Amino acid sequence: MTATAFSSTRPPGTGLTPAGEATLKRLRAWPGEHRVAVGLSGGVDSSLTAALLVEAGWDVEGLTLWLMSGKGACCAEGLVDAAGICEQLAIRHHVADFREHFRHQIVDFLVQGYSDGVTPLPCSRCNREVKFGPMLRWAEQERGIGRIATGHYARVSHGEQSDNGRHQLLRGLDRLKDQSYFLYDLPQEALGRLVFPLGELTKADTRAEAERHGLRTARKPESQDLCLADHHGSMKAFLDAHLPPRRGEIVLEDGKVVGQHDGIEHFTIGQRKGLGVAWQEPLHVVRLDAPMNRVVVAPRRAAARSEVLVGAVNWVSIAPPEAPIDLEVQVRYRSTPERALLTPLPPTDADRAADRPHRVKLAFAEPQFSIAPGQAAVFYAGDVLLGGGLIQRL
RNA sequence: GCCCCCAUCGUCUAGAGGCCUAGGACACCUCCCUUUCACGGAGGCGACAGGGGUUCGAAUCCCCUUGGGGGUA
Repeated sequence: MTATAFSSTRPPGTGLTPAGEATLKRLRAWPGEHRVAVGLSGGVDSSLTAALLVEAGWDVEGLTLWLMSGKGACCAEGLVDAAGICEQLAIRHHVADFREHFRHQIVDFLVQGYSDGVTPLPCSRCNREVKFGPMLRWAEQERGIGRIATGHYARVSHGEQSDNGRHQLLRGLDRLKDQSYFLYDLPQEALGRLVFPLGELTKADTRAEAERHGLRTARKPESQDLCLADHHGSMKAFLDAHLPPRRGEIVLEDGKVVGQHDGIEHFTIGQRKGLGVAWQEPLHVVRLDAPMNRVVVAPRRAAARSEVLVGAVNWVSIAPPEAPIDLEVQVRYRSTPERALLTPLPPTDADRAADRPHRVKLAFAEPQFSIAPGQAAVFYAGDVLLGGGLIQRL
């Protein structure tokens, strides 16, 4: 149920926040054209993004992607709120039907990946292949707008401001909300056209600013789960709708059968819940054996890995390195950054053919738990997102 | 079909008369966290096989029934 928060009674303390003021100042001083399409999902973050841009005097149009049939956060409900926000802000609102594109790029990708026993990361792919690819082109071709703003908690340091001429991607100032992890795969061309007004706000700032603007989405709950809303946001329900159940064995590393599962697609490396195996100590998934349709489990300490191969690497804030470099790596969204030595590897023929020629090896200072093929390994130096890629099969 | 052993939460078990309104681990459920999947955090559900005794008092002792393991006519 959507919390329709028309604030008839303004709560106290809803004046301009310092962070909001700084953001407005930054937006007003933005170099170049102040014309932008705002990607509106129907949540608070994108709503406020549009509101701040309007307040800063930009020429703003709202753009909502129609991704899935059905109702839910990314579908009907989102469209209604997005339209409502545009009406409130007195800006044009467009809805682009991307359902088929989304199905090819994300739905099929997810189903295939899970079926193969990897743990695909839909969000970074969606950002590259849907939101900041085709959406950007749509805005340009249909509306003649060359810039996109979204409600991501991340910062871009554009080429003219950065120290190496590249568009650099920085973590959101609110480390707890930072979403840069999902943006690691954006090409320079896209980064150059992005505006992230919320990059210097905390979530609390956003809520307060949304209240100040009286946005109908100000108190809307955080969007939850996956954008596959017609399956109640549940990945399990989504996969069950796309893959037949395939019962198989849950085994220890020595092959001893300790349980049954109903499809390896319901598991990822490091997972503990849902195994249904009672053991002396908690068991975690350490490997998914797709050919044998088996889930291999072991005690937590046995799940650690020190090295990992990463493919399809996208270098963002620095040029592709030619020598090993020391950096921090996040192996999952919201996992803590860990020190690692990155060594560039020569590309395979497949890498070259796919036009993703950067491949690296990571050696962690401390062995890492739950490294899952398909997830992104994202490289950082402090707040600067250096690059990232996809964890390869072990 | 004569004799012996065993029988506690879903699972593995603690328990050897009052500290047990039965403890733990794992599993499971809920909530929190979260634009993936997970991890993690906080709660919660949940058992003395059944029936008789003995004791002031029994999960703990005795007997029978039932249900599982062993030696031998």
